[in-house]
Amino acid sequence: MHIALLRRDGGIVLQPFDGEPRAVSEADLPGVVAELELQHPRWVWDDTTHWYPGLLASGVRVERCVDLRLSHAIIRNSALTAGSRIAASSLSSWDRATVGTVAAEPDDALFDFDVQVELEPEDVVAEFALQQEAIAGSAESARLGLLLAAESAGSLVAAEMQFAGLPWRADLHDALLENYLGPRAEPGERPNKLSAVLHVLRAELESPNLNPDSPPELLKALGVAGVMAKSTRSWELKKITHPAIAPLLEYKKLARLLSANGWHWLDTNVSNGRFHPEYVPGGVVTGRWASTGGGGALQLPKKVRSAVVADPGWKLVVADASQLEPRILAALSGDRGMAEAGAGQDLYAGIVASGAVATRDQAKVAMLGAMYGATTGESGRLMPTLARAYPAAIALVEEAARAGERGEVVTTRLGRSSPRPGAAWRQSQSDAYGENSTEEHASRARGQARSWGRFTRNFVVQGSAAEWALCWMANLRNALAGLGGGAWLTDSAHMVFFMHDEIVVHCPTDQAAAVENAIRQAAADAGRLLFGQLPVEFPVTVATVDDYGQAK
DNA sequence: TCGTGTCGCGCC
DNA sequence: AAAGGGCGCGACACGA
Repeated sequence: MHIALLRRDGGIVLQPFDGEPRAVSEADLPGVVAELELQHPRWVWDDTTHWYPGLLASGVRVERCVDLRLSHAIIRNSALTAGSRIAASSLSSWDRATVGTVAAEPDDALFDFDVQVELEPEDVVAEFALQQEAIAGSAESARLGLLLAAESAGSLVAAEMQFAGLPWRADLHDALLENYLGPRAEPGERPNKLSAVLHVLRAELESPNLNPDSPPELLKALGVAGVMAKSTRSWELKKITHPAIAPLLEYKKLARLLSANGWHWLDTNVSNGRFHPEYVPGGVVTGRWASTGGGGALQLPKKVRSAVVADPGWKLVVADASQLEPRILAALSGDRGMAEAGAGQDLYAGIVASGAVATRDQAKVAMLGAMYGATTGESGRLMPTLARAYPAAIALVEEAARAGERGEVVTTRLGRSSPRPGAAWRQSQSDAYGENSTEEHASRARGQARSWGRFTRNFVVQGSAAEWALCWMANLRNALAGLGGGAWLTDSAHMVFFMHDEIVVHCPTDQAAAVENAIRQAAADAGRLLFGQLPVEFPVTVATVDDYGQAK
């Protein structure tokens, strides 16, 4: 059963697809939805973020939905639905949040979204019909259908995680900051341990007023002191021997902690013992989630994770998909050798055992290089070796790169396609072949082509890995709901954090073992959903802990 | 004083 | 070990 949920004339309308519309007041909505949930409908709505936070706040969960906006973005852009009416349609309010990535001509004037478009009820119903038509008309309707279901399930997970929040001990975070930086200082002042390091740094550089937070100023001061760095990046500075380098690196580390996850972050992001990150499903072109709102959820530094502590009587179950992207590549390409290398727990160790490279570090560097398109350094040098050992896997990323260099689109396992390069890119490619082309034109065009190729090379792997993670989460969400047996979201095991290939579940201690099993099962099922019976394993490292810092 | 661009760095 | 993909954010620089 599908029920459309939409707003009209300031009111709310429920439109069952096989029944009569029904007007509902704002106040009655949670009760009505809760009652209808007993029939396990799939709610069809414009945007999960418009509906679900309010329902959760009223104590109501839904099992299934269709997020038309997220689905529209995928269908609009996918090579698998290129012949659909949605793909052919002009930009509309359905493209609102994704205009930057889906515009057919990204460099052309952007659609004017200042105009508020009120969605008529039939728009929701009509859009859903167009989407169903696009899926049915695709040569890969099963994969695409799975992708859209997973994307919508992800939107529910995101809303639920934001609602529940990540358990956060502000007192422990404060103690941690004090340990690194010294007691909290007045606004505009540096805490004393940071000042002390700055003092040493200024002395070493004989620059008593240096502000190391300013890269140009710092570069100048380094130059005066005889340090010929060409940037102030830490990894660049590490190669230099000079007495100022150690305090400088220490200063940078501490200053970073203070500005990114210091007391100000704590004040603005943690309340009532919870951090409520704002996830943006589909926020990255590859289909990965993004985060927004200042919390920086997807950049949560390892240093502060010890402040994430389970409630008394509860545990955190932390799960990490091991070497996810190389395993995805092995599965995408059907590379038997790489599948075998990953048949143990550690894919990189398996690569070493196969004799392709000498050390685990080399295996990792080589694989990352293959997926990112490294050309120089050790990573670049290992590429031919890797290509001999795993020809199918390397051929897949090489072909993706060549496609990008030609300006073509590449597509993930389930059907998310890369954006087309912009007008400027295409112009510079055609300039390189024009009559007035210079060697400089040609060289710039080659550079841009290779750059876009590195993007498409990575897109297929990163995007397919994001699809695996979505299926993992969606499977786990169902399993946890089953474990809860009707308990409210935050009274039983529930997801509280997600970071690309890592999930954290907060649960009563006596549920921890069942949660661990559910996580492993959900991962295995995700592998089968994407790749059927291919012999590629997706092991997860699972740890039940009291605080996130203890995990790995 | 504001908005925009760049740098540097945290995460995967 | 090296600087190849994807992000968001804070601080600074700069011009309007």
